[in-house]
Amino acid sequence: MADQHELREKGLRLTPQRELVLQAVRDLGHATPEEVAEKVRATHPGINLSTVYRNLETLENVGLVLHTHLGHGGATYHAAEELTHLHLVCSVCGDIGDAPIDTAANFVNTLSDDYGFKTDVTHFAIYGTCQKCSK
Amino acid sequence: MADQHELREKGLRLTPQRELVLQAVRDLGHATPEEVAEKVRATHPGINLSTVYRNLETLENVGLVLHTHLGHGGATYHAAEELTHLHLVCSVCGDIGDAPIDTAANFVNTLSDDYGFKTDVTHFAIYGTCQKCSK
DNA sequence: TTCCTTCTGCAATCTCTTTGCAGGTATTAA
DNA sequence: TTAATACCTGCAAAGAGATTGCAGAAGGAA
Repeated sequence: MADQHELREKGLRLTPQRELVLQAVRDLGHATPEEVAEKVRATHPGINLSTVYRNLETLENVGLVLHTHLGHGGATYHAAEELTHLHLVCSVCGDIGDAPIDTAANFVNTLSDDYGFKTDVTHFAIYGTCQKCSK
Repeated sequence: MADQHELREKGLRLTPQRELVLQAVRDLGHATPEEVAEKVRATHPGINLSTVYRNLETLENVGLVLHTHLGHGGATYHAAEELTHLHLVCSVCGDIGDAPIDTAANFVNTLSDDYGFKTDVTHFAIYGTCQKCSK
């Protein structure tokens, strides 16, 4: 199984909980720890929320998942390989839209050239009002 | 006093606590509720943290202050008239740098033209690595 | 199989923020 | 100036989200 390789290669033990957490993050796209726990519990009811938190942290340490701050306080987790978009968070309806990273390319370059600031474009959320709510 | 006008014009009562909170936000530039409370307590030790929270919310409702999410979870407050810059948050040292809003003008226009998304450029933090920490 | 290290579940704890309540105060009207 | 009232404040408790300590369980190397 590909997952086994992935986790073991990183020096992690292969536990059902850990696989389930990683799979849940991949399936959900964007997910809070609570949402991951809920997803995992659908097939494995006994899993503890603290196990989810610890595994998200562990998986992030080895680079398999990443988190983004969408503003309402909690972190949102993504599979590392899926973080290829910006997050457009609507302040009205709360909807989270996507836009390609390239959209920000010039902006990122400007920050780098003018301020020496290397932007991690996958880590920040962009606030505003979505098309629907602008009408 | 100009402050009295400001607050009363918005339909708010003019209390010492409220004036102090607004003044603290203006003096501090960026500040968490905790930092505002600390600042206010320098001259008015009895003020309660919940009063600070409530006044920040009230002042935000009438448009005198705004908050930004800088990622670590807590909101950071600004005087509304001072929110004329982007926040460049360094993931290494935690430093918060500034850049003019114009830096993002093209980016904002692109999001508007291509996605109909109206970006509130003062409300989002930009993560990355500052010049110092890049070396 | 055996042993050691890592991981999990549980419960307690911590931080940050919000809320209910009773008393106090700014403001309006008389 | 005084009285009435709606709004504010302080205090304490409660909520939400996240973290930690510990004992037992389980993965994995030999």
